[in-house]
Amino acid sequence: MERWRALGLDTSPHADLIAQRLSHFAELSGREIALLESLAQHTDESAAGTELIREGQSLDSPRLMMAGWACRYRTLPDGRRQIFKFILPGDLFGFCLRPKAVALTATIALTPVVTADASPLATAITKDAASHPGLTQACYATVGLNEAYLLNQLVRVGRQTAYERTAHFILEIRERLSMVGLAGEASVAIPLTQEIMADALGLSVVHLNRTLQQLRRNQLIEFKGGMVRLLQPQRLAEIANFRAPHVTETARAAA
Amino acid sequence: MERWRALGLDTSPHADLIAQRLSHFAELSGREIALLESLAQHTDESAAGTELIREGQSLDSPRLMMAGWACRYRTLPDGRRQIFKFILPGDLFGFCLRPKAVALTATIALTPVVTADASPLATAITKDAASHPGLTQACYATVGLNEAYLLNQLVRVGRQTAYERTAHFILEIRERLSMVGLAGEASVAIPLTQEIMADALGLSVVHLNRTLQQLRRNQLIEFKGGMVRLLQPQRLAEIANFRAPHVTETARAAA
DNA sequence: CGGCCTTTTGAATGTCTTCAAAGTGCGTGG
DNA sequence: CCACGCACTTTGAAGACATTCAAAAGGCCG
Repeated sequence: MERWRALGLDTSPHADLIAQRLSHFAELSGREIALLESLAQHTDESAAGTELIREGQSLDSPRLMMAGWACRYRTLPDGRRQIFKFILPGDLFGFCLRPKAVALTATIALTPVVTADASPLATAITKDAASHPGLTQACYATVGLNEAYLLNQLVRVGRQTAYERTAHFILEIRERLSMVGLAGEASVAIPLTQEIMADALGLSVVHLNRTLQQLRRNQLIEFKGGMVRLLQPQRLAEIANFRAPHVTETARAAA
Repeated sequence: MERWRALGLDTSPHADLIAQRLSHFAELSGREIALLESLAQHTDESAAGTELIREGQSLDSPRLMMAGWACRYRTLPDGRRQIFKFILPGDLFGFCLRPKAVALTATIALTPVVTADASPLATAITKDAASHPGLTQACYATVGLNEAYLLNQLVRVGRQTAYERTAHFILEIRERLSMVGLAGEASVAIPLTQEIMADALGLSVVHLNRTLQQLRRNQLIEFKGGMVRLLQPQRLAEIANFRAPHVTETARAAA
């Protein structure tokens, strides 16, 4: 479980990840950026496997993922698990603008994580949206984008083959991480065991393993030790029917 | 396509469906209920197959489903289709509280439908929430519940067998319709072809057909001409791992 | 070096899909 | 009123896709 550090997935928090991400959706003022960076002052570290949010827990303390990966998931009584969403560096989680909301799923850390208290951000856009127009717009766009990712997930799992699914998943992670500068055009660090990926993709570990091998054999990706290299991103996108989601009328870039 | 009327799925709009549904989530004042019922004054009818919302369309005219069924879906280039959600009588759709949002999916009518303009409701809770506390709370709860249904859908499709999936689906529809008085304890009208259900459940029509037969053979359901009778609801819920979602701390009843 | 987690492999099995065709029910038009 | 057409459901058979079980190989840490 301690291979992550070696991957360049250092746990050193980068205070500007969220500013970088939100800038894709709205122009942020200097004060807004300062607010985002100030969140880094109150951080917590948690070990891999820590339950960050319990199912049913009241969503009153929104957090920002500063470093590491987490996921939202549900488990059936017999142990089958479905992962709904991965929470990446720069992502908000437990962040719900509705009052009195309750967590619909549990959230656990998949790697060691550093998280920050995001309630100043929540307060800014709920109590004083007028003076934070950029943050407000960007956070709303984020909510929309999250819904779009969930729908993508459903299409993958419901209607795509293992091969397409896996390709699509890698592309989506690459896209999301590149929004915070953590992925290049053609390579991503994905610090997940194949078991975890399988639980997200609705596949068995064994079959996911074989599917990855097939993608490798077809010269589409390299995948060693958590580093994925996309050898033919364009081809991969065709196979996966991958397309960048459009969330608002004016989003500056939804990709 | 004109079998629906025979099913008791008459297209006569019932102005109180949404009031009935929202009452499950908050106490509504007389004025709030009046507002809801006044929505029925501006209705439109659309034939089955009509595209009610185009993907990418600006979400500026929220609507209320008064009668009939619709769905949100996406199609892959080769024709495979995934249905994300069914829109039932009493449901809001195209209803997004974020400004400048855009439809992430298309919405089409599956039966003849009657819809009403819901913008007075949207205005009430965005411009003047303070005087509509019940509506506001209930609509927020609705948004949460919709997310919960989407997550259920993902679990079904990602981790459940065809048999479990189908059982779970029927129970969920029964639950949702019973909130608007359109389903009894042990029976529901589901005006969908098996092809449509299959597209929601991520199955082929043929396999769904066989799965339904298996549920019948096992004395769990009867299913003739769109009417589903649950012979052993309790047993069915066990098979499907069905449980009613909990959306807010104080929801009066999420089932 | 030894232990544990993760990845990989093989083989058998099961689930689900596909293709093709027959059966059924309902509305329309003759 | 019956016959026909069309959409939907049902059936059979073959094959593809994915899972399961079991075990071996690889990598990392103490």
